[in-house]
Amino acid sequence: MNRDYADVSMAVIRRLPKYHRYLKDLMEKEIYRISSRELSRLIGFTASQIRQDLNCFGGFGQQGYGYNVEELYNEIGKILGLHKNYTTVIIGAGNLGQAIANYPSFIKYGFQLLGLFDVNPKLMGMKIRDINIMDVDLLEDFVRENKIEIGIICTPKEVAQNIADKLTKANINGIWNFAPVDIKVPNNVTVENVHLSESLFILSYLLNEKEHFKKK
Amino acid sequence: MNRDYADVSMAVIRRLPKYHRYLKDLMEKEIYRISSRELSRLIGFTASQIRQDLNCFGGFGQQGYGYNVEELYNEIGKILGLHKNYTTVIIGAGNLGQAIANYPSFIKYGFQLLGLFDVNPKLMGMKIRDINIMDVDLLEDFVRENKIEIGIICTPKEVAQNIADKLTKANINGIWNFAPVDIKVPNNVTVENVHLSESLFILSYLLNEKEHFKKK
DNA sequence: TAGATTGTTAATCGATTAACAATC
DNA sequence: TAGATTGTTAATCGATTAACAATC
Repeated sequence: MNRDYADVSMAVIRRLPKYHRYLKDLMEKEIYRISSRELSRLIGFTASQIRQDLNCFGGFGQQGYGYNVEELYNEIGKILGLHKNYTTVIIGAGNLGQAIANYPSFIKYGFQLLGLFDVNPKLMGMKIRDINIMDVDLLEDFVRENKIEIGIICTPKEVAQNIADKLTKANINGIWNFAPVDIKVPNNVTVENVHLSESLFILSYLLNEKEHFKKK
Repeated sequence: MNRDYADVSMAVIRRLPKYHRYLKDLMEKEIYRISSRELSRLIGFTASQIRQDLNCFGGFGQQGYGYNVEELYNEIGKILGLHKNYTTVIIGAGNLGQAIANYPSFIKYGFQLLGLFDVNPKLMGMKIRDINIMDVDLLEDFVRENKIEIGIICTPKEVAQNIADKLTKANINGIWNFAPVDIKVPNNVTVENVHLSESLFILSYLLNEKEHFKKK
């Protein structure tokens, strides 16, 4: 049993949300126990890897039985910090910002949206999910006063670093960044990037792979 | 020199879009040559890794000189297939679908949107970027008739597999999937997932990591 | 030519898989 | 008890880093 989560590699951690999702599905299907072998068949990881992964965080299984679905789901949820609530703001209230504001699992898992910010005067006063869109000049004070934990950057890439700096100054804990740049922040701020164009380019690569191969 | 791209590991391939992006930045700054050491400092990979990565696809550099920025940018663009155009449709014309439709790098790199589909009658006839929103019942015929290469799924998770099946039947090449499920398709269809909630959960994990550590 | 930097091989590191004793 | 399946160690595989000869 290993409770020093800092030892666990990012490779393992990035698989946790997928376990979480499949366990949720199993719960909805009223399946109460599952072996690493069955889970392997569903999820596509080897049974060995599943047992290794889960054991990084504790002995959740039982020999001869397998894993209790609900218990494992809850444990992984806790490891991911999904039992807590987080205060968030979105900067950039265009299509993407609005999409995030309305994203089901965002709402469902305790990510509480307290403010939306933009530079476009036309958007000021508009409401998304009962949240007023505010001028980005108010961002720093708002984040400080409301002790916002997570800032979500949905702006064009040109201003993303500037927004990140403001968030950092206002003592943000984490940034979820959708702008296609690598923003720089001090060590005490956590950044998670969603680089949509990188994903699209990989798709483009994969579509061409066979042709590259033929050329050989 | 290795031109059998099928040999190149996904780890390398997933780094290519980042090289591409940084080289673009360098071009805009009118920097014409760069060594692996300088690029390393910018991008955060080791110089050794950069040289290894690039050498999977050919000897783009020159001893004693480094890499020609523009040439390397163009070569990586070609490897990623960004010199081509792709025909696409978006299924699900909500916030996310609209955000993708208007996403700058989507438009910029030759991903041509030909159709938008939804089930919501209120959206029918609406236009996004001059594209009519159509009923999803028309999807299969439209994809077949217009030889659509890429289908972009921006629907709720419940219908994503059904949409993927329709796309597959209509001879789609690739699917860019934003629904939080792992869709199943035959081998000849390429799927690239963007699982937003997984990314959010990782951020949540990282925000809590220090606390886990303290408990030890 | 001398200096710089690549391309490439070899060494190291880390992650995945296999195997099996422990145990429910 | 017998069968099943975990937890965990050891073996394998793959990816990253280091080193340096080749060469511009």
